[in-house]
Amino acid sequence: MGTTDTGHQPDGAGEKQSAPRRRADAERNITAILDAALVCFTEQPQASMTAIARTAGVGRVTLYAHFPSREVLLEAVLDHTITLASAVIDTAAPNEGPAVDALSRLLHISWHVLDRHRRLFEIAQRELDPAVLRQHHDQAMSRVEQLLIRGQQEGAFRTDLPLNWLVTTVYSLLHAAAADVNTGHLKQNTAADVLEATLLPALRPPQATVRRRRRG
Amino acid sequence: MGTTDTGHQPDGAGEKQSAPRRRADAERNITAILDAALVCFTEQPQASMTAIARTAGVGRVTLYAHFPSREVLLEAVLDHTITLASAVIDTAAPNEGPAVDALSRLLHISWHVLDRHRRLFEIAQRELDPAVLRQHHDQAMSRVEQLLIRGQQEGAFRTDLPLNWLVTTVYSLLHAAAADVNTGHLKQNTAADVLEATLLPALRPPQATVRRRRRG
DNA sequence: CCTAAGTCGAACACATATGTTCAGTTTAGG
DNA sequence: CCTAAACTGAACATATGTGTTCGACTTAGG
Repeated sequence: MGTTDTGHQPDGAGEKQSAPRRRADAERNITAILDAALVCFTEQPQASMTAIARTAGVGRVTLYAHFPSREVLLEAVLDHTITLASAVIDTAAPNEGPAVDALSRLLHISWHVLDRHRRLFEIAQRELDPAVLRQHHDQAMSRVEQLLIRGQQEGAFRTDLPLNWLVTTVYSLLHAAAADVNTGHLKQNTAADVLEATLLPALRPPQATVRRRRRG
Repeated sequence: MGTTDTGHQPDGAGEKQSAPRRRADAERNITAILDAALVCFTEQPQASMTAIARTAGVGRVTLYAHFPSREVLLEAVLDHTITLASAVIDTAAPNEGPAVDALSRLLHISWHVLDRHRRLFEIAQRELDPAVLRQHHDQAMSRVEQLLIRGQQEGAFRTDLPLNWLVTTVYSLLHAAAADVNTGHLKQNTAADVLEATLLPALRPPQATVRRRRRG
């Protein structure tokens, strides 16, 4: 029979090699598709399957052989990216040392990765099933969220605003910086510093600013 | 002759009543379409012409009679919204009093309007001609930009980061707050306060925070 | 080297969106 | 009240996207 359709388990979460041992070129094409889809989706959300196949350098039929629908592909890309991003984020050792320093490391190392993830998530948000999104969302946000909680406990980050809002603030400015780099308004190498200079004052407890010697 | 096609000048910028005096119902439908398009576009960027016509309560043909293409409609909506938004923004008297207070007024009065405008602009950004966008963009951003410049001159806002970035920061957090209100994470009435509490520290000159008595 | 796994382009069915045309109906407004 | 302006649904042409099927070709890998 012509096409493949071997059940397609493109290294989902825990790379369980259950049944269908794939051939080497199939494996190679899958990763090529995943990479191409990542690029295409982040560049423009409405990227067609045709465009993705072309970018990956494979036929459209091959694409459908591995990912039977756009929805499946998008979810696979999301999953794949989260896995890669997590590894990069962990490089910054977000759980060690003062929270402020950890945040600084996180920003410098992975602002680019985090933004890519954010953009992907935005697409998924309006194309994927909300139920499926929830778990992806939680897994994605948790890294930054935990860091912020730790900072609050240390007294380094403010507690007068909802935690959720602080997370949103971080991601929002992260995205803004990435977008400005894209349009050329901001330089690659200064982005992290600008981001840090903007975020830290916004996250600091408001008392830290007001605490001025109450003299005449 | 069936359809209308009277050259369609739906109150563009300076409402010049050049030649084609429109009938009352035509005028009424045009504003209905403009309103409907605004709602549809901001709710979901890919809204179809059919959906917009249905929302406006007019036939699809009527829509095309006034706005010969999706592109024209989008541009008209953008133009219309900017005009309306400008009026609301001016209510906050952004050029009077201390810049910090003016920003606070601006946020409380018009964060919602500004966000609506931002969303529209995002859509236009990927559907309209870049050249056309430029002027719209400048006209939109200028209000906030001028306020920030004034604040810098007063010494109330930081000058260690690019002005462009400060504008981006304001709009970015504005949008984030609006999105959080939409998802229910933030309450309508607290949004402006949260926004202000986050933005002011981020915009303040960094010296104000660091200025601490250098004691042992 | 030989077979099954994989790939390929072409073509199909289907759905949806954009504009257009037409013929019939409503309505504003003098 | 009467006419021209405006609205209407139905149907058309066109384009693009999705997902499938088919037959032929290539290649991995025992």
